Amino acid sequence: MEAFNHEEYISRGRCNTWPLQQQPHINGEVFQNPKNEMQKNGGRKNPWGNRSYAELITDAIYSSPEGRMTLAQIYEWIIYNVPYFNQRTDSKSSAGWKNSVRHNLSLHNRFMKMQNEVQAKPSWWIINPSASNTKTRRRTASASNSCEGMRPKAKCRIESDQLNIQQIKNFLQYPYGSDFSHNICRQQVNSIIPINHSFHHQLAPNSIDHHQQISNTENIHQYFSNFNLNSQENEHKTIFDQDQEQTLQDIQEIINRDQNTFNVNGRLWYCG
DNA sequence: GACGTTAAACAAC
DNA sequence: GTTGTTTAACGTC
Ligand SMILES: [Mg+2]
Repeated sequence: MEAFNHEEYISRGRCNTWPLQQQPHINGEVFQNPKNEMQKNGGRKNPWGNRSYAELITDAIYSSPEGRMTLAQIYEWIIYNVPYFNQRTDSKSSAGWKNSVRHNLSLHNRFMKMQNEVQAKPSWWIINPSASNTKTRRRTASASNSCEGMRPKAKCRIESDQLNIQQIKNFLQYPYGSDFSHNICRQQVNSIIPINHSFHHQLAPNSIDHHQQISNTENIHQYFSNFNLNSQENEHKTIFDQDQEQTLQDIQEIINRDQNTFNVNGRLWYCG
C-alpha cells in the first residue's frame, strides 16, 4: 500500500470516510458546478420526469396481467414507456440506469423476488404493497484490520469470527456523519443475520479527524444495539455519549472484565 | 435528517 | 454478460 499523502486530500463534509482528492484549481479558484436538479431537469425531479425508479418499477410490474415481471421485462417496459430511457438502450448508455433499477429492486422491501416456476428461467419480481417501510434490523458490520494511511477504496472483508481490541477500536472510528445513518441504518436490507456471514466494513483512513460529533443518536443507538456488549444497556450508552478516547477505554474495560469475550447477536466473540 | 440517484465491488450463474 | 446484493457518496429539500 502506498503511503498516504495528506496534502493531496481533504476530508469530506458529511460521510467523511474517504478523503476527497483535492480539486484542481486555477488562480486559487475551485470550480463549482451550478446545482439545481429541478432547474437542470426543466422543473422535473429527474431528467426523465417526476417518477422515481421505484415508482417506475411499480408501474411496470402492475402493468403486467400477472402482476409480475422479470428484470429484463422491467427494462423493456421502461424503455418502451419512458422516452428518456428509450434513447439509452445500448449497453453503454443503459448501464447506469439498469444498475439503478437493480439497486432499487434489491433495496426496497416491497419488491420481492419469486422463483420462476420454469426451471432455469429468470426470477419474477412482484410487489408486496403492504411491505412495511419500517426499518428491519440489519446485520452487523465488522471492524477490520488497522492500516497506516489511505486504505484502498475497496470493500474490506474479513471472514474471521474473531475480533481483537484493535479491530474494535477501528470499528469505533467509523464516522458518524449523516451518511452513516442513511447508508448504514436506513439503507439496510437483511432482516435476518446469517449464521455464517462474512462482514464488510470500510474504515476511515487514519488521516481524518476521528473526534467528530455524534449525530442521529437514535439511529446509531439502534445500529449499535446489534453490537450488544453483554446486554448491559448503560454500557453501550457510553459508546454514543462520550468521546472516542473514553469510549475506547470503556470498551477495553468491558472486555477485560468479561474475560475477553463478549456477545454480538447471540454469538460469542473473542478478543485476541 | 430524510429521501432518491449514481457508482461500483463483488458473487453467483 | 446478466442478475442480484451491498456499500458508499452525492444532490436536494
Ligand atoms: Mg427487494
